[in-house]
Amino acid sequence: MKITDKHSTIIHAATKVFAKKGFFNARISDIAKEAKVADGTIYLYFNNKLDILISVFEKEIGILIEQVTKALALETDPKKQLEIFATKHLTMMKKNKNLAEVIQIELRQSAKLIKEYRNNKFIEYIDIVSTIIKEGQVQKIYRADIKPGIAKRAFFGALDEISRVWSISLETDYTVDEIIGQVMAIFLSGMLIPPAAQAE
Amino acid sequence: MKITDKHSTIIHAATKVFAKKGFFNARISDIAKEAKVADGTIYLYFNNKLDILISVFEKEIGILIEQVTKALALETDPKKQLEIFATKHLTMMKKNKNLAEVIQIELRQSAKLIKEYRNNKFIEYIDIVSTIIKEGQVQKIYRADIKPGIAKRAFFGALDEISRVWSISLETDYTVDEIIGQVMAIFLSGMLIPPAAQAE
Amino acid sequence: MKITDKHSTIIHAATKVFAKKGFFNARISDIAKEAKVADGTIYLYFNNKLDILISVFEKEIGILIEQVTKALALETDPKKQLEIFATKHLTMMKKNKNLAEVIQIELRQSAKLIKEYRNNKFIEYIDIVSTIIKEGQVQKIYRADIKPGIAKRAFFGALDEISRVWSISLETDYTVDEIIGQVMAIFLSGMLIPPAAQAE
Amino acid sequence: MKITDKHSTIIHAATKVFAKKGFFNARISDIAKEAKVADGTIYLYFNNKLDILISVFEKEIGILIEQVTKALALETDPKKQLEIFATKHLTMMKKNKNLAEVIQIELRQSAKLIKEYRNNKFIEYIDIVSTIIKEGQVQKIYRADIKPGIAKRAFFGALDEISRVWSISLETDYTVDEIIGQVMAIFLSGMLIPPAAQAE
DNA sequence: AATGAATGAGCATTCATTCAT
DNA sequence: TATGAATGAATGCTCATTCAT
Repeated sequence: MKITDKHSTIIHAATKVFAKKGFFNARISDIAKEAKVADGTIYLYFNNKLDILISVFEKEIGILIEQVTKALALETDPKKQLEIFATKHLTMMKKNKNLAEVIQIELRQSAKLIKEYRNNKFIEYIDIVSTIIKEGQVQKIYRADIKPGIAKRAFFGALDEISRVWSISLETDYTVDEIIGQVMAIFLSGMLIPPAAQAE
Repeated sequence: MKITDKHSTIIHAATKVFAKKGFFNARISDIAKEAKVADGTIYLYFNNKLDILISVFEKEIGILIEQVTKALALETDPKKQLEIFATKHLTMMKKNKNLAEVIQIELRQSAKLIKEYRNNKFIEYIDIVSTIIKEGQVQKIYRADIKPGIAKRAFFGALDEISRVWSISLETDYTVDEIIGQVMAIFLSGMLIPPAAQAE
Repeated sequence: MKITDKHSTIIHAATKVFAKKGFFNARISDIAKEAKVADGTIYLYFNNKLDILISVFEKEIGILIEQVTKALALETDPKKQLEIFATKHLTMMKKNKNLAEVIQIELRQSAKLIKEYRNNKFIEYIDIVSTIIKEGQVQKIYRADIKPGIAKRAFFGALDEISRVWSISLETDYTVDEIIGQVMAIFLSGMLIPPAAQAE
Repeated sequence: MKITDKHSTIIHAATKVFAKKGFFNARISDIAKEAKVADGTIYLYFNNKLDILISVFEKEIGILIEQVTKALALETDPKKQLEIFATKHLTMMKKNKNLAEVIQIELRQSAKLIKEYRNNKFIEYIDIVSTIIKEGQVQKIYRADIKPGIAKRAFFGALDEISRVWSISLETDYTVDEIIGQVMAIFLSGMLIPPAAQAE
């Protein structure tokens, strides 16, 4: 709780700047100005520009993990849990454009920029989804033939692509609730009309 | 004919270079060298670096559209059509790492770099999905409450996130067929164990 | 009088382009376009860009020489002859902005660009002035202590500086006649009030 | 103090380089090397290359104004004052080849390069001449029919053209004193043999 | 710890010139 | 002669990083 936690201040500033300009177009001096420190000061806390990007990314994902985890703790039904994940994710993305931008673009960039970067925080995040699915399979709620390792990506990808459009346009054809309803309907029950219903 | 189609040669080279280094780290001279032309020659065919990026992107998406459209023409069942889309998309992404990279990263970049860029080619591509869904709804195969405008993004996002991993790692935990099976199962029938089955 | 005297056509075009953009900002392709020939064609008639500049300059000065000489042939009074020179020079400069520009700037540039360039045409032009003065001295009209080699420069410089302002602004505070009247008054009679008049 | 006045150092270096190579042929790296700073350092003090040119020009003209003004303060006779202006101008041009070059060429260039550039410093400089003439007219020393606005240009132009030759050649046919004598004789008394003298 | 002036490597783009046709 | 596509050297300017204070 230090009054002047420069490290955090800089990360906060960098998040804003990266979101607005993207990693390559962001200048260290932009971040420094936003953080109200000298350019050189940044190098007392980070090794280089890329280091800032990774820190920003991990911090943001960290917040997501924390928020989602907290919300999930109150619920045990795997169906509801998946919905909570979707709701939390989309709500935060919608609310925090910076976060959305950073995840959208920098998730891809950082993977390219640093081959060695394993991005454990991100893996931890989407593994929340596979954990829910596995638990649902144990509870015989989710089909056993679903592979959590694939389903987690499909689920996250669906949410991510939807929020991508928000960060580039002001398109608000659908409400968040509508979208969540649709995504949950698809992922839980699929798009096919059930044979039983068809028979009617 | 193709002997001196510099325009195509440069796009081809640029695709390779962008895929390998990303837009910002790619140098015009890299592209020129790859295309075996002088740096200046590139500017006889493109206005600037961004122009190359957009051309590359549109050409690649164009190929996808063409391939997918061709494959879809042979099939009328909306269930099968969706599967064909997924299969074609994933197969081409798997085969053509450059294509995957360019779509993965540059789809996000170009949107940021040019606010005015409407990316019609890309919209055309994912609208293939919504068209299939709409047709399926007419045929009473897909549920009427599914909104094609949301479902198309969820479907594309799911495929895209899965192929994202391919472009950054050599991870081959699953075969393409396995993945397609999983994605189709989820999107068509959902992850829930059907009540009927549960009742059993 | 060849219908397609490319050499002249190119010089004509170059004059226009140099006047409008200046030597360094003019592009060979600008000249080629203006002359309606291909870029490469220019190199069939000129060695390089500098060569064009010199040709333009010499052609323009040549025209000046021709015009002034013709006008002077009709007059023998050295006082009148000097006035004719001033009138012709200023009138042509006023009428032909391209010419004025080229002389103004390129006279200085070419001297710098080519140390060896003796600029004989230009020397020939201002030597018209010293010739007039010498003749006037022979006729006991101009003071014998005036050195024609210095006076010619002072006279040309005065006219040149006056026309310089025309090429950069639309300033028309004075008419050409007014200016000629003033310049002739100064150079012929000086600015001092004559002692005789003062005595009055 | 002067120990690290980078701004001045760079202007000084630029003056030298512009004089030697001209604006267009001068490289930023030439100026940087001459000033013994890094290329980038120049951009901490100037916006761009043109900005340097203007600064150089204004500084040099400023020096001229200062020197001439100081010398004029000691003299009240308008005849002598005009001579002092001529002497100072020519002497400084002769002594400082860089100054002469920059004024000669860049005075013309900058006018072309920046249409909006009013060049107030230069106007201030030549207005010294018109101020002297006006004062001389008040004192009934200079003829009332001389228009100071035209005469100032004629006078400056005469001096300028004379010094132009110095900057392109080593021609020293005449001494500065000789030239001043001639110019003053012409401008004060004109080139005509006075009627009274002729009558003799 | 903090500063911010200074550095200098790096790159997109231009354009005079060439040359195969 | 004429073309214009192709060349590639050349340079203004940026910005991540350093380091003396």
